Amino acid sequence: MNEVRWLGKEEQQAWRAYLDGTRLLIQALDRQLEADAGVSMLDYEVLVVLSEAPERRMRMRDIADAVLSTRSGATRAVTRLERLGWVRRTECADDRRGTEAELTEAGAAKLAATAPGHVAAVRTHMFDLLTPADVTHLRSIGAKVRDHLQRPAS
Amino acid sequence: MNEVRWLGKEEQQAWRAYLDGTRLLIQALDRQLEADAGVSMLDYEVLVVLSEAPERRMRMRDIADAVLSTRSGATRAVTRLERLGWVRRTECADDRRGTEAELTEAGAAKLAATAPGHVAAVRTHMFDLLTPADVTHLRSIGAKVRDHLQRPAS
DNA sequence: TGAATGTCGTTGACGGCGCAACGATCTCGT
DNA sequence: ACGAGATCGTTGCGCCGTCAACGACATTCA
Repeated sequence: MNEVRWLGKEEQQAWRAYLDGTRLLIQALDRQLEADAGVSMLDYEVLVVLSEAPERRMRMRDIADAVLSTRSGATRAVTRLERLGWVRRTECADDRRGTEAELTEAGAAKLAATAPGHVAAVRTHMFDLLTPADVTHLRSIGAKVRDHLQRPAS
Repeated sequence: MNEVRWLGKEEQQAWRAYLDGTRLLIQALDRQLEADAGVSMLDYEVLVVLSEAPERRMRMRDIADAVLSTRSGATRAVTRLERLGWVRRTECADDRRGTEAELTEAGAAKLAATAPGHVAAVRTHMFDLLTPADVTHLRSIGAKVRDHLQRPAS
């Protein structure tokens, strides 16, 4: 009906640079984690959010929300981590449908051993390239996109 | 060895905002493409790079590089698009190992029909939220990360 | 020329992830 | 109290992508 508002040249270049940079970055981090720790990025993030949770335990639903995944994604990630011994499943006290996942001692140790390498990779491939002003802008831009999309009022 | 240089608070916030925003954005665009056109984001990008190529044809290897995927990824994407009739395979004249993929008329039409919706989604979820200064910064940041990672000197 | 090495595109095996459906359980209105 | 509907976590299914190996062909170098 109304005509298409195509992207301008500046916007096209920004879009390509952002897409390509992001893809390369995620790939690099994923490989680093896989090689050094044998876990995927999602698995690693599950460990992180669990380590930051009170009593290092969380309901499956909250895990899924925290890592922006689905419930089935959380189920499979926790299953993998449980098989490795980093995480333990527990029944929920107040909701008999519920399941909680708890970070084990071995899981905490694994995370402590893995985090430095991951942080180093994030620095090498991202923050070491950016000025403090870049970091501020990145946060602002990311927050705008995230906040817009987190409300279903698309 | 040497101690870990953890991320500062500003950097952590920027990292989370960037990661979460990016993930939500990619998910939204992927769903939009899947719903409106029945193609994945990779398939769509293959159509785009083919449409921009001379004579709308490219070697498999160049397609893989252009969309930052692997050769097998390109093979499977082109196979899907060929099955749909948007793309046609041809033998390479000067290299008998080679295969070229060529955008068909139907593929060009499909792309023309799909692009407006995709561009609109990119606008809605990204550029409409950003100031012109944001766009400039985004391009600069993305380019830094991309250029750093595209040379294997990591 | 001929052999070693590299590159091209494809394929099989494998794993990750989302969707939809499921049984179990909770919640709410009447 | 009780039935309708929502929500919980799991699982079967299918798609998508990478990795490793392959045969075909190119290139290089003695």
